[in-house]
Amino acid sequence: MPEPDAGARSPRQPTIRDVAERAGVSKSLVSLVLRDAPHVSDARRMVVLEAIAELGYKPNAHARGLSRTKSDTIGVLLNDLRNPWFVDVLEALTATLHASGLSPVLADSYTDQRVGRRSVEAMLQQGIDGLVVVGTTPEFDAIQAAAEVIPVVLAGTRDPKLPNVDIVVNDDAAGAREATQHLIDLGHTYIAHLSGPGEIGQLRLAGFREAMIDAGLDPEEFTETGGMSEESGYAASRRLLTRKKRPTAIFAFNDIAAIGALSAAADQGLHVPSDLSVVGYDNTYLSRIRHLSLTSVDNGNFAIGVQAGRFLAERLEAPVQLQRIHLVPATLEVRGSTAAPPAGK
Amino acid sequence: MPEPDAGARSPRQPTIRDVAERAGVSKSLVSLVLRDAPHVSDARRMVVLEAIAELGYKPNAHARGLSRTKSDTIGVLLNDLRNPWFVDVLEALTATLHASGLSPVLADSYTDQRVGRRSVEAMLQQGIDGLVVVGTTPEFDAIQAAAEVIPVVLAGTRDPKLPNVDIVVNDDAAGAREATQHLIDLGHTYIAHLSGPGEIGQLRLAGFREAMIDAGLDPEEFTETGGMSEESGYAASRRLLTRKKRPTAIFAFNDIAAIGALSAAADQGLHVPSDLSVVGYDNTYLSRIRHLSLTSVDNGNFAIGVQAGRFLAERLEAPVQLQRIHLVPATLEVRGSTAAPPAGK
DNA sequence: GACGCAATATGGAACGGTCTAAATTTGTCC
DNA sequence: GGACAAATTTAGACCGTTCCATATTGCGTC
Repeated sequence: MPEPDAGARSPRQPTIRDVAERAGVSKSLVSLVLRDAPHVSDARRMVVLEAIAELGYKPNAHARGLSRTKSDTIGVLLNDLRNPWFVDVLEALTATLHASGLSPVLADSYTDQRVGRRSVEAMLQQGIDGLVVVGTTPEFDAIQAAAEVIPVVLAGTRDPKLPNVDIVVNDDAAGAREATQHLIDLGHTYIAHLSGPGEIGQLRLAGFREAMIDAGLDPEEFTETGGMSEESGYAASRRLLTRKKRPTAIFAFNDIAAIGALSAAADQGLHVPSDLSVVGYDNTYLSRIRHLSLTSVDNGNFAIGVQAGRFLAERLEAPVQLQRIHLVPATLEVRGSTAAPPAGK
Repeated sequence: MPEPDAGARSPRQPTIRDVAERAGVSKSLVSLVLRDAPHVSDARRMVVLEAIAELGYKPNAHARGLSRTKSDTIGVLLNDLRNPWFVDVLEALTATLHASGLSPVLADSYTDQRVGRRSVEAMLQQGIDGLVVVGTTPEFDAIQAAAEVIPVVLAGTRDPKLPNVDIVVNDDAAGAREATQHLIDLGHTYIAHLSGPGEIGQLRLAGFREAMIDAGLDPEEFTETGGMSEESGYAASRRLLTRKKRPTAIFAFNDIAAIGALSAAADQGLHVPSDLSVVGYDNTYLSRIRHLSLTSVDNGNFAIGVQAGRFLAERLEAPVQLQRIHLVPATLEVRGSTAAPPAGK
């Protein structure tokens, strides 16, 4: 006995049963059509599809998620939304997942943490079939816990080192080497590096060292501990540029830090690139801003996203696998912030 | 009869029934404890909580979502992840929602569209209780459809004009007026405006006009149609700056376009701010980059996020309400890109 | 025309919670 | 000490799908 609707309440979403009734078939058949299973006659399929359209039926994800084991849903843990780096990765990842019939579910770990929300846990409860971690994250424990239940892939970070978690990163050592070599080739000999955190930071530092040593230069003299922020890049550069013997080039951990270096240079009245060359890393759209025009190492974000999606799809097929590490080549994007050192230096 | 586990398969997540059995109570009681309902004796509650901890029980969101009408989940439709504008809004929004016991579910409309995924629809199927649209979006139809079923709030956009959808924006006209007035106060008389799209663009243009007319200046002379991208800001500025009579100040639709203006100025050998003043809008972290140091209108993103969260929470309480529009005050953030016009101009 | 097999279609039991109504326990008052 | 009300606890229906086991149908054969 239907009650009179109070106000403008919508009369409840149609369910699979409504569709079945309308089409004059069983709900099982409707279900089969929805999942476009084989063994359904074209005639019936037609009728059902029509009923679906007429009723405006939309499947209920919860119900589906409850009875199926899988949800075809992949959690994507984003970290610093302020770092534009992840956008390309996300785009490629989304496309790749979509091609495998998977839907990404986004979570912003940084913001969530600030409000005390456990993003990974929430996603797990929601029944994600897999997890992609994009960028450095602090939630090691949660990720480890997740990895025991579902496939996990790390994109652009190497850090929670876990036995059965795939890693997709760019070749940080090679990228750093190339950036440093570029400066060396320009004629620089006083080359500084603003190092960054984590294993990624170590690798970039290693690449820098390698190139310097190969060129017979001292890699230690101008290495400063930087960070991931503009602020820290600024501070570190300031320290470097106020020394009596100062570098003619700075290779920063990432674009943001490099931008801090640009500011520090401006403060000291140094012109980029004639007085000081600056190289960043990540090739974010920041580096492409004409006014900054930052030479930067492109870490192949798009390729990273694609491969991360592939790894995940593969793991969903065959869960038990050893850890795999995929290195995406890094390429240097030369822009206006690098040039030969000032004469006489 | 439990089968021997093939491989390292986890033995199925414990359910509410397992907890009940372990605690020696009914599953209903467990459910009550989970929702910390009143009328549960402390003794029982204790026992249940213990069992939950011992078993490592995690509630299944699908099952819950299926039987409850509400999901306490709010869809957040983000648009251009490349525009850092939305980050602050998201942060405030997340915090506010969280305080009301609601969880945000993120979707990236831009990326989703590129891969042909219907973000709003997906969220609806997932059972969101409400939707917040952050920033301009193209999915008008989908939003309209959503608004017929659940509360919808627009943050930072006015565009799908719908009868029962709340809007939270900054006072664009006032902000534009203030920015323009700042330039007038500095002594500029040749002031250009790079206008932007949508109603927001119209309002900022209107504010600009108002201030100009009040000051007895011609608002039309240097108004160019810009856009939301660096590219379009660059192009429009270039057109302006290559005229024989050129402006001494540019007020751009947003920070990104303003950065394009900076580049155009550099191309023409104009120094900012001594030859040309530039003002942006949005006060994104880009404007704060020392190297850019862009004077910009702060549109109170945080406040926008907070109010959007409130509106939504209110609508969840009392669904039938007329549309409300909340204006957040805009404040000018003066930085290094504005100064008095060159003497003799 | 009956028979057997494949191709289709259907009933009904899960899935893991919530929630209502009813049962049970506890407590209070005379 | 018993009646009655209040406070707890519980049984069991139900939410909308999936999917397994069982019908039912359609056809080619003999």
